[in-house]
Amino acid sequence: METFLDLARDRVPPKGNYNKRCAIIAAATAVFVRDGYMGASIDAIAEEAGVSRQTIYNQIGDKEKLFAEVVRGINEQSSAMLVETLATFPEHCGDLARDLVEFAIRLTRNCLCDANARALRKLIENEGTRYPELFEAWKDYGPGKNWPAISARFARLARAGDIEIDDPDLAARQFMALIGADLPNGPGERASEEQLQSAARNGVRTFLRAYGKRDAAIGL
Amino acid sequence: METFLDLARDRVPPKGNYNKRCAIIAAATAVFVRDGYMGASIDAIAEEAGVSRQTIYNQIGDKEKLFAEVVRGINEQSSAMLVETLATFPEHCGDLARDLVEFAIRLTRNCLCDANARALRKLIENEGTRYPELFEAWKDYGPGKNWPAISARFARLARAGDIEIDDPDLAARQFMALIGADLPNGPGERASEEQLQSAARNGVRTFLRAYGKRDAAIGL
DNA sequence: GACGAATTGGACAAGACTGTCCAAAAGTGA
DNA sequence: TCACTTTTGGACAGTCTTGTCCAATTCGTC
Repeated sequence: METFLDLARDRVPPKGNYNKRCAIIAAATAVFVRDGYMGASIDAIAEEAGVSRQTIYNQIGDKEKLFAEVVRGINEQSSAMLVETLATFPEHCGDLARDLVEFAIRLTRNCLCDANARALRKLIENEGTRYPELFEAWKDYGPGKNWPAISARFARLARAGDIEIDDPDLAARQFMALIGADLPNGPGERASEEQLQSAARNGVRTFLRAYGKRDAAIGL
Repeated sequence: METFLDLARDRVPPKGNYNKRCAIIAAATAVFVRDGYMGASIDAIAEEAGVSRQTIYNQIGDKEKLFAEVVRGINEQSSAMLVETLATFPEHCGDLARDLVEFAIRLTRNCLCDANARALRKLIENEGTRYPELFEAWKDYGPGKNWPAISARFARLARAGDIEIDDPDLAARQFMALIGADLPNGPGERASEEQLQSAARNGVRTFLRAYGKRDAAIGL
């Protein structure tokens, strides 16, 4: 049996109309996210894309290939966004608290609260038990690949003497948990800009109370 | 249209064989959790329960009623477990750090890592957009009802002078986030006892570094 | 305009699912 | 034993799904 990995790997250059192919994948993303793998019907995707059902079969193939393509698309996009955001991690500087809050806001807005990224997590979580290789691929390719980068940033900050950290990996996990603790996580809810700022401030304040230098005042 | 709330509210005393009714609901729980609402078929549930399909229609009714019954069951069970665990929140005592870690272990093991509770969250998250009243009912009846109780515990601890907290509600959310930050959250993964202890220790240590009294040594 | 490729709409078979109906069988209690 | 309730298995109609096939039409390009 061909696995999702295989299906996602052999990408031939698109044969037909490229715009239609993109429309199909975009529509499939929306419908898969909305209805789940089981609930999504090819007809609904075709209608959403403004395309005949047959075109979907011509361009992509069956439902599994379409799903793999959708997962790969969101994965690439949200992974790129993560590394891009990660590049703005504050260096040794004047006001660490302020910079960390700014970074936390970018991180939550661009990655944690991104509709597609959340949808991908949900899809993986749902179909992960049925298609284990899908979950494995996501774990390796998605956030799993970027966790070391995050903790390396914190380690560098610790070496520079801005914070006191024993285990940078643990600190990174707790940082992520803290800045996400105050975010609304309901199914349809989306955080407002004020909520984003407040959550980032609250999370960073507690993080710096725990890991900041004892003599440093946290001006938040 | 009858809502899920209505469906779940009017519980008539069971008409037929009570054991079979329980077997049906248990099997339905397993299959709904495994396959989701769309993927679960009545035939699969009947087979899992060792019962004829017709019996399900006799005892409970259609698929929506069955799903509502399953959700209500897990909800009651996990909510009871939560209040039971919450009752063991440490009072003013000698070794706060140790007691908080013990409490965190109980909380993660009994509530956060409980298979049924996690499955309920997943089900709600999936079908929540399709049946909003289902999500609202869960939010009010489930953890939402018990959040104030948690923060009240932290507020009492703060009044007793054991910790320094401005916003008990925020502290409670961050406590939960911290003790859950170090737990494996993959689809099929279940945390070992060692992981539970380690995660609780790490979370409580950071929590107390941020909120504990400045002069207190944290012996973890 | 003309040619080849892509797209479209519809028809189609095969299968799965829900929910109903019913007669036969099994269980239950007096 | 007898009457009553419940369960069972199967049949059934109706709907929805996927994936294929095909003729007609449109599109892109020369």
